Amino acid sequence: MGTICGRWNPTAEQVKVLTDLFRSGLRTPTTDQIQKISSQLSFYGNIESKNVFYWFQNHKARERQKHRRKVLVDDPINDERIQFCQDKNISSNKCSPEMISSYNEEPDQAERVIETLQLFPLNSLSEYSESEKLRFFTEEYRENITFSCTIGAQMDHPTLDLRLSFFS
Amino acid sequence: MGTICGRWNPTAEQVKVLTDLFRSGLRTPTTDQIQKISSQLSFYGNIESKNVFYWFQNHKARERQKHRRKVLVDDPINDERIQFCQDKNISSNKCSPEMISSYNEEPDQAERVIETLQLFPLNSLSEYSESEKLRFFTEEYRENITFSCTIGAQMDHPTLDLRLSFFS
DNA sequence: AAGTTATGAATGAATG
DNA sequence: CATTCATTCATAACTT
Repeated sequence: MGTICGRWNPTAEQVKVLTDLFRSGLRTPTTDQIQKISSQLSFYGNIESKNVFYWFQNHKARERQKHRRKVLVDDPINDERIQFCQDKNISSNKCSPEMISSYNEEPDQAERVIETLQLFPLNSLSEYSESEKLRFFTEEYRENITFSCTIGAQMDHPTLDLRLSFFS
Repeated sequence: MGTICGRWNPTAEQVKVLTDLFRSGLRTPTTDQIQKISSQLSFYGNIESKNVFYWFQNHKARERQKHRRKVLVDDPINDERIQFCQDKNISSNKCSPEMISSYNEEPDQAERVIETLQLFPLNSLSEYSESEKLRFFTEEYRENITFSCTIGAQMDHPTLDLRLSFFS
């Protein structure tokens, strides 16, 4: 990792902690939380509070985007489409099973979980057994936060004429 | 389920339609436009909404990139302005409007072009009422989220506007 | 088969 | 919170 500090490049550990926090239900951390998170994550590398702020903003927004864009590809013309693709060139359809499985991102139904956790899950420390870190986490973040999160979203797939969008 | 490849590889027909849409002036389709485009293009092959989204993002960005480099070479007068943008690390929004418009290779009116594109073989002529559009719009945001948060520890500080503290 | 290019995908950083 | 822009990473496709 070069010292090209044009923009923040989170380390794997930082991403892991942030992701854990997000998965735990944290969405819009307060200034106070942001500073604490940033302070702790600075152990793993350079980081500023605004990075944490932006990270949550982006992650939340993109989860919503993904949700909104989640689609379909499950329509009646699907079979016909496949036939069509095979008739044409489509050497591009070299799909490997592992690739398919790798596309399974977060199970969306897992968002319905009700979870109790600490602000900093202990498994974030799995690779770092330094007593100092442990003390940090256990002391500074003793406040137990219980998130009960139920997300229900509706997806829809209307087949609309594109022109409607153009004229509006 | 449809086969999902490691990475979307658009068919020639898909690229043609996307390019035509781009050339007709479409730059940043809205979410519902993306949905419709993706839905239509699924006739030609596997495709997801995010593919359409990324395609337009990339195509626009790379056209701009190309043009910016060109301007940088061909028109030394603009060097100062571009240099200014890069020095201040600000987006091109901050620059003069004529500069932004000069980024577009396509004539300006192309952005507002209203055109009936007979690009799709099927279902292209289905009409939808305004009420259906409205229903779709409202459903799109019918994201029922129940979020119950219990914080064991008490907040010490009032919640401040993060942006104010970060960017001052 | 290695190296290069084109481009899909991702994400940090904004702006309003 | 939405949307957008910029850079960058990753890799399919192409070139040699």
